[in-house]
Amino acid sequence: MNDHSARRSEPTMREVAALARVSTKTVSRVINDLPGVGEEAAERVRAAARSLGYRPNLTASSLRRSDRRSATLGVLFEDLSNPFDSALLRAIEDRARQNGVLVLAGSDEDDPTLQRELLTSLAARRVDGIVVMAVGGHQDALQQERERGTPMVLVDRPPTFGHTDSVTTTNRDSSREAVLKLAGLGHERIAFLGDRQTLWTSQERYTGYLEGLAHAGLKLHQELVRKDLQGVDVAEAAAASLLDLDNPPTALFTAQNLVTVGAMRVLRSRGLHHRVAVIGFDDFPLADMVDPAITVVRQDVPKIGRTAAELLLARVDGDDSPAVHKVIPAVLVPRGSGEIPPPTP
Amino acid sequence: MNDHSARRSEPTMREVAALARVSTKTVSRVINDLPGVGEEAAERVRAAARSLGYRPNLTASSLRRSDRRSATLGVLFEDLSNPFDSALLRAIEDRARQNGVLVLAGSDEDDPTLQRELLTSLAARRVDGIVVMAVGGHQDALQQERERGTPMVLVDRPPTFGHTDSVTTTNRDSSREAVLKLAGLGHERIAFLGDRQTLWTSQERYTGYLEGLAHAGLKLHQELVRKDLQGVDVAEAAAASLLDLDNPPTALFTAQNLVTVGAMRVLRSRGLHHRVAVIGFDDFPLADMVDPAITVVRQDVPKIGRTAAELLLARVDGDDSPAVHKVIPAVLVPRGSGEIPPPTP
DNA sequence: ATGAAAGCGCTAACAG
DNA sequence: CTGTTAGCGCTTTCAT
Repeated sequence: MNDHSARRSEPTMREVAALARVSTKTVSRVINDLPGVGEEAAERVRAAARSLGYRPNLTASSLRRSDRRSATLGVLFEDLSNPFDSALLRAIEDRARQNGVLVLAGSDEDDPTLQRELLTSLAARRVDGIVVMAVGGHQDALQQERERGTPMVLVDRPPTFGHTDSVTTTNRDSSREAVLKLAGLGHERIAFLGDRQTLWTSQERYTGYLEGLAHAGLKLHQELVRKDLQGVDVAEAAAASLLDLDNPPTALFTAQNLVTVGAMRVLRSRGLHHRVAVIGFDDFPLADMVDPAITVVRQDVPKIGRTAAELLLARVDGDDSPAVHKVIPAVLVPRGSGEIPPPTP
Repeated sequence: MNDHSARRSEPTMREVAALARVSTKTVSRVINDLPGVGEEAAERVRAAARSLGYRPNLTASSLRRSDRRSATLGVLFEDLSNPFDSALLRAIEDRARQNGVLVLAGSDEDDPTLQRELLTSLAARRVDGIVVMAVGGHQDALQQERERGTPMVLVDRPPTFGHTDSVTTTNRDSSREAVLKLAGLGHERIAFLGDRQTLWTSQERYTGYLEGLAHAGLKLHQELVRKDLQGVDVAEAAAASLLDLDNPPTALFTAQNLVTVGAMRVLRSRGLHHRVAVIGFDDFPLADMVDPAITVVRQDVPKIGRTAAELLLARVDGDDSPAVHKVIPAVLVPRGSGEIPPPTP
């Protein structure tokens, strides 16, 4: 009664060929729209394929085919449920699909071991190339994979090894711009709250913060710097400790989206959300609906994804020009929280 | 100079076998941890594999292997960049990985044509099974795929055809609960704002709304019902038109996350966000940070994803017990917006 | 315009 | 314990 759920075996090219009374090669020609088949034969093949419900087996085809393509790209990100990562995945997927390419996706949690395992899994499936967000720290696994010849594009963070494309954003410049904006409003005590310092983006954003202070002629106050804030809760605690200082900051530069959320939470709970300025790096849904709406540095995620996919597809197609490192500009989006002036003494 | 970027061909089992002076079958045994290989030979094979950098080709192996498994699942959702979809993908991915299974993911935009195309693409790659969010309207393509024997689990929306598992949430019951809560506060004019009515979830949530009104002894006011709200902007316009009524609603039940965002936007812009109650279906990041924090019905997304993955993996493993339709409870999360009482006349 | 033979990398089914 | 043969479904190569 439940035959419905049994895995029926797919019809093969041979069966189609038999039904159409031609050779498998002729079927192959028809299926792949290759020339050299008479109209009558072609029609018989199409009819046979239709009646059997034949569907080509890309797996078998790619095994035999000379280019060995699987028409599949690997995507290896930190966390596919993070809005930044998922928006990026979507952009890559869309661009890849235009070329008939699908995406095999995985989350590595920024864990080198997991990243290595997933890399192996992708390689076992012979993906044509990989878009990857390198884990913080060493990139040995990626480099090894790359040296085997696997086409690879790094996103969000550049490679620490050679001959590999990357697509990143203006982390440093945009951070400097954010800090300069706060300084321009008169803020002199601007705190930095950043993610794990093993991440290149965090380092860049911190450097941008330092440059911003320097350009504004402001002194760096070490007690206003909090790094390695991983997750909302940790960020929250750090923000709280900053506000507890005898001479607390009047503005915060929060260098990652979860950090921004943590900081806003504390400000709200203390009723300071209209008194302390905040600019966050990375936009996120609803940032404009919070009270006050959050001023952020927004990356052009669709463009980053599209660019990465296009680069990779070109490499897969044999483009072996020197590696490029594309930088997609981010923009400062003023919404309110970043426009709060310092208190007048 | 740039040999680094050339696609080198992977070493094969044959090459390993030659180097280790054994047959390919022996290599196969070692690679797959099968018994029947002497320790000396096994060690020679391992050494040869290591020195050549051999990595098994799952594609070739699955072609020959009797179970035909690709150790890959297809995931076909509406939009992988939507927080609900991406959280679900992540949950499925995590569970699948425990079984060494990877995920081939695609977005179909709720478009039947795209869904059909992606289904074909997944089939061409011979995925072991598919987790899919059915498009609104007919499910012909899914049914056909299912009838070919492809293991399939529907998430978020149940199948309109037989012999197919699904995992959904308590759309109707939780909607009724939300409306009853608003009624319990004294609201009598409760509006419904819903997504496309072709979607099963929208219909269920609307039915729950009706049940809530009925149970509370409230009359249905057709002018307070707005359906087919697709996207934030459309929802915003609908909410505005509701507030423009001579006798506007005092509470809103927004039946989808983007609709909730649109409604909140309008309320804020009119300064009514502390005067009109709102309960939304579907939680989203920062819903607790908005002013007022938004009361929502929250689905247990990780559990939905895990359940779907486990069901599918079991089916792939040959479980052919009758189809099940799991319903994962959602909970009402009170945060403020849903606790606003009606104005006292 | 068509097909036969060989073989992609691997494993099933047998021998030894 | 180990190897040989065949063949998964398809495309290549080279005939005809």
